Amino acid sequence: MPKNQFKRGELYSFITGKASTAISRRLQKNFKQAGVDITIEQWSVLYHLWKQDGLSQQQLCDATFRDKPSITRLVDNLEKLQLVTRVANKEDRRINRIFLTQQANQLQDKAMDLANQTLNEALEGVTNGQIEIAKEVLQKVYDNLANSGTL
Amino acid sequence: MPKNQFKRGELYSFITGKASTAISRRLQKNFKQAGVDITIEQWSVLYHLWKQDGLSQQQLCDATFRDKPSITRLVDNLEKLQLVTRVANKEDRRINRIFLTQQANQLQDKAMDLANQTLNEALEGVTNGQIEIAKEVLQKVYDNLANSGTL
DNA sequence: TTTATATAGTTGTTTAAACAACTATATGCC
DNA sequence: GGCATATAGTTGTTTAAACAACTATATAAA
Repeated sequence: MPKNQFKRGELYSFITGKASTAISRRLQKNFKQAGVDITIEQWSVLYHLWKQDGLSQQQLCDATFRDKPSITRLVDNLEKLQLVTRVANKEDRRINRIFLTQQANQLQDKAMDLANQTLNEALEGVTNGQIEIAKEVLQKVYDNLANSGTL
Repeated sequence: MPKNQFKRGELYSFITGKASTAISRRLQKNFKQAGVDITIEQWSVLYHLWKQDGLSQQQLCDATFRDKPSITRLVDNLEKLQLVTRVANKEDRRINRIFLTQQANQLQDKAMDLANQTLNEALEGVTNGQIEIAKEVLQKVYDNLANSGTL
């Protein structure tokens, strides 16, 4: 059976992720319009802290699929915005735990609503069945690449 | 009928494009291993010039889904690498046409093979039918967001 | 105990994205 | 011709990604 040989035009979109780029830009735009002054990358960190506060930077790396320097700087900027605070861990002094501030908690509902709204805009006219399959494919792609060698 | 309400865990991957990020990283890694010393973003510009040489910067903006400053700087860097040259258009002096150098042309087969190989790694175990549907969904998402308001 | 190794996080550097502000050229209208 | 407007491209600034090199702490082995 022939490999999944892509025709040229198809190859490009798949590699460059035009769809997810479009979603990110739209979410950023929706944040801006609603007066939510954070970047998508900052949102992605807050998102996981809203699910579970007090994660370590390493846990944020794993959750957000970013490397350690990226998280160091995102946390730097979130601290400057007074949305999180670093708290040194007493048991293991290598670890910083990151905690949300009151301001960040006040942002949660609005930001999550905007994210859901953005996805609804993105997925208008797409059936649940199609979404299920697309999710499976994207998950499989991720697993294929994450499990052999470093990403 | 209820909207496509996402469960929390699902929302995140869709917005952040983990799959396409993984593909980009793998392609970058494959380039590096093969001694192809360009970034994925540079590849994305070369990709369109290999299809049609002499595109203007604006045409590259449309093709690569980037804004004008991004293309200005990508072309700057590709010029430094001696992979492309800017040629001022005589009919319309606002326009730069971008042409591949000999070096860039020599890169084409290798880079395209690596891109196809990377996609095969990514899509291993995914059926052609699933890929078709995933492509449709991603295209629909793109159209939904591109056609109303600025991206 | 000291030495090696692993883990958590930081810093420096290059490349790129996003956005606003800008210059230069072209086009259409009076 | 002269003026408004649109288009093509550049520059400045902030934020982030990728990668290497680094510090500090913890753990395991000798």
